[in-house]
Amino acid sequence: MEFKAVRGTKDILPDTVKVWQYIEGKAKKILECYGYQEIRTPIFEETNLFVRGIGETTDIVSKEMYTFLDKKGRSLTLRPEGTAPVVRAYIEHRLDTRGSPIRLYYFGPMFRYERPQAGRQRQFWQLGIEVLGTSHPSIDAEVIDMTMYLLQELGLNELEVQINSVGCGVCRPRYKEALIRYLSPFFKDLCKSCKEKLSRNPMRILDCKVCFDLKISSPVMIEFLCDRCKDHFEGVKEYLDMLEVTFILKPHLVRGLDYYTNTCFEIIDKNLGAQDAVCAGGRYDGLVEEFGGKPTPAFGASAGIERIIVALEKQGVDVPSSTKVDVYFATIGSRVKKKVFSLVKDLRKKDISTIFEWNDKSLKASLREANRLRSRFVVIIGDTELNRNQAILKDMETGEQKEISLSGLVNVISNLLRRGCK
RNA sequence: GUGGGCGUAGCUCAAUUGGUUAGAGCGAAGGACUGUGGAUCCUUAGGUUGGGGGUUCAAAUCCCCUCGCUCACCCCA
Repeated sequence: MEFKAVRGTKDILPDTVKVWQYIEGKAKKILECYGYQEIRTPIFEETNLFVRGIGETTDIVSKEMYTFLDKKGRSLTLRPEGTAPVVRAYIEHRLDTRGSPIRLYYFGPMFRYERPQAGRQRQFWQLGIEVLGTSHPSIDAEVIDMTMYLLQELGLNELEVQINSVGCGVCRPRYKEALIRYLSPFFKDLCKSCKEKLSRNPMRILDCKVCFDLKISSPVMIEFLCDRCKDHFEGVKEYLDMLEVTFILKPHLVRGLDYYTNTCFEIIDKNLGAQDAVCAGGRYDGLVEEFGGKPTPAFGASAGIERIIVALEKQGVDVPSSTKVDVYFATIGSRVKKKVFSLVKDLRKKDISTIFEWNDKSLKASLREANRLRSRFVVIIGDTELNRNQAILKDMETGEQKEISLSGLVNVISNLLRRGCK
């Protein structure tokens, strides 16, 4: 085989597309029900947007971006995440002037150059949610509740919400100091990469599975929160309780993107492997300002569609069946085909999905094909029927068939379908 | 980027452990039924055994390289 989908990418074939449509459909319905509006941003951006937004030392920026120069020599990057572009658009189009807060969502592919694994691809789709313009803790709870609700509605029920606070510019530095003070005596016990992290970004050590033992008794961020962060975090927990969202406090939970402040959360699915987060996010109160906008608090979340699909499969969730054909034309001979071809459009104009094949198949083959396509009706026309301006209408569920006049065909079929034969 | 496992028809898997012509089920096409689907039976098509090199009288099988898939680390959705 000469060409293949490139490493880390996948074709979504018709059988699977129905799952995607199912997820998209439910997501759109639920998000709009919560008052969220869709936004679509370009798939690539200026490289610096991500470097500044996500953070230069993060893995995403330092080794996972698809960056290229265009013909004018501009450095562009295929978006590795959706928050930075949305924030850019928010500032660029002054979305703050349309009332506050603004509730947005998006759905689209992201790109990261990583080694593919269960639940991890190089092109993957995210459903993202961003609320800009409010620091109220109820928003944090609203988004977590909404994503939980969506995941549950899709059919997942082995979920767990984990939350933590990563503090702010005031309290985080104090915590980092304490963490470094605690870890330094154990320097020799840290794994290679954590040794480097200690001075650069000590909080990421908490994410390391190798150095797990050390962190068990390490100081935790929530004990160092400043009054504002503490109040906020207490508020989030209170609102989650009010919405009856059960959550687990994970004092070691941190995020891999630098823009997060205060609340952060993950929703994991217990049926998944190592990559078990189906949704994650948090507050990013400093990002709008970082990009040159007015100080604007914000909260966001994103869900990995492929992971949701894997989780749905593992749980054996039955996805509603895909589209189905209403009418299949089984015509015999080219004389008939020429005469009848235009009828097909009349049906389609009435919203009746119709298939007509020009190539000569045996009647048996045509019916087999109609059956495979799960067509509701088959219209059979040969010379005998055409000479009398008739057609045979076959009901594929009951197997019954009757003759009807060609001129009345469209109306008869459309009435039958309307009566619930669909 | 590192490590483990695995690459055989479209799909799921066989091939007596190195033995000559690589098989089966599902799927596809056709037929039994010359103008009637799904069930049954029959027939047919479909393979450079991922690719390249090597060892051997002989390689799907052993060795090396390479590509890919997969799982884990790392990281993250």
